[in-house]
Amino acid sequence: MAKEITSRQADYSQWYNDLVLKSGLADYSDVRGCMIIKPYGYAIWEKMKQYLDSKFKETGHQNAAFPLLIPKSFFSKEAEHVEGFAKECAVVTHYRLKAGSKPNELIVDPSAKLEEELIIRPTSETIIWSTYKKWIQSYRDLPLLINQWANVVRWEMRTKLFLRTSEFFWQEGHTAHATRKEAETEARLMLQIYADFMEKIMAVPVIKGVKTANERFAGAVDTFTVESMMQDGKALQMGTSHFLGQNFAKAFDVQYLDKQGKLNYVWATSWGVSTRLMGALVMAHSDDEGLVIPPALAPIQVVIVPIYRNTDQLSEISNAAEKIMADLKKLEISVKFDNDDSKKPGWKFAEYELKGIPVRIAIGPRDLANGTMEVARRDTREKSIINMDGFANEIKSLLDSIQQNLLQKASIFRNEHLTTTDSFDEFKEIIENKGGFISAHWDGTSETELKIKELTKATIRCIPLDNKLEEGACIFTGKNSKQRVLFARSY
RNA sequence: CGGGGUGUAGCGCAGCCCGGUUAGCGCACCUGCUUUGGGAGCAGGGGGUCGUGAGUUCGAAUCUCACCACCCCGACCA
Repeated sequence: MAKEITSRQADYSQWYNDLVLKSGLADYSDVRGCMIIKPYGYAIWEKMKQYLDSKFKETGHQNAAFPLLIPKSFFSKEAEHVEGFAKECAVVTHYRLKAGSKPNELIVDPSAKLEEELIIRPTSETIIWSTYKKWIQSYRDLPLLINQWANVVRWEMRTKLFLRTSEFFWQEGHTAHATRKEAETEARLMLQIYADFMEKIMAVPVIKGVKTANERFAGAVDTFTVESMMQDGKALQMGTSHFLGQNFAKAFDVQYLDKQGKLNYVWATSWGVSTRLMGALVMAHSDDEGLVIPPALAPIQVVIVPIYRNTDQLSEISNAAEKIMADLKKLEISVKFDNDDSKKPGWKFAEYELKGIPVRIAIGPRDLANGTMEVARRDTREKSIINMDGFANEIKSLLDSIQQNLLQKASIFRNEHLTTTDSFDEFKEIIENKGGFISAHWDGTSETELKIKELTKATIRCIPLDNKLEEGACIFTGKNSKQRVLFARSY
């Protein structure tokens, strides 16, 4: 065995690390808290980007690029925003190095101190709103719908591959609108685009909701979220969409003239998903054998492994494989033929399972003689022999059913890990042993939420958008409550 | 920022307690032959500032001190 993976049961956290490293998604870098996304991981991220980018454009957004460096003073303009991010900002103070006194020593040139320090963006609201002030004068300039794909830096004390790194990649949408209603609609629309993407493409079921004041984005009026459940019973916030009200418009004095010639502050949203989605993808579907990548995101959907004794057999199999590849490509299925002679079939089987390739086709002399191929699906690890005639449509529908099965499996798991309770003792017991979401009444105060967090490490993940109103008593204080909210321990 | 751990070949580790030939092992790599339906076998081969810096000593991977880096676990966050 060349690559051992810790089992989920033995150590879930170690399993995750092993998987990310050994499947070739990513690696640690020489910079503390920063990761290297390797080609295989980046290929999956590119597929995520491709889908989301097309949806952003379909809904009228345009991409642009804003600076990595932001003047420090910009941050102090919005009070809550600065408070939220001040603790984790990387700061550029100088612009030049020079030779030190020792050989090969470089020191920061003290004479090159910046008049105003620059912050490496932890998010771009401030630089974008200082720009929007110049772009927006009239109602004719609205709505302004901009997105950027970028990297940001948040100086994290504790990091984990993909889920929390000091530098990460994401997209951030920033929009400006004439009315409150239009901005709220935008925030909800983008949340829905995220939710669709996560369920249809990532095969991860999500709960859409709104954050409580404690969990809200610094500077937002409302933060909408999509929350998912990982295999260890911890929740993961997969994306957020913020209704910013007029907070940034007022902080940066962005006003427009309406049809009546009256000046108004604009209404804003921002929304983002990050490479954290990669972590969610790994933790939602994968098993002790390796990754399980849904076909819609798999850079390679089908791999063909030849089984042969000599070069004559290999060339016969190669001919068959060429035809198979051509047929699959006609159906827009991505396929790789692995004719690497230095690796044996068994090695390849294990390797492609580790990488989570959805479907594996093996062809050997027996198959050539019988006109068949062996097809193995990664999600269930089932193997079957199918006929070469008309196989392509079978593979196509197999990929579809793998995609569906992954969503279904994850949905069943999520539903099984969503418990309703009215007893705080039971609440604690569930959080401690079973994990998952807990649906419970809450009196609506931050004090209660923080107290519950202190006692159980569980936080309110969201108030579901489709929540039905229901009279009840707060699980902790017994005070009146009009609806249940979702608690969980989270990443 | 606290607690723990690790640093020896590309990767994973042993050696260290109790200092002493040329620093080992597995995987990977190179060459050759045999193999190939679930991580092949044999033979030969290449590859090392033992994290860094001081110190103790005739002699340090090994003992002492300092420093650095990374990982894991907690508090804070997407």
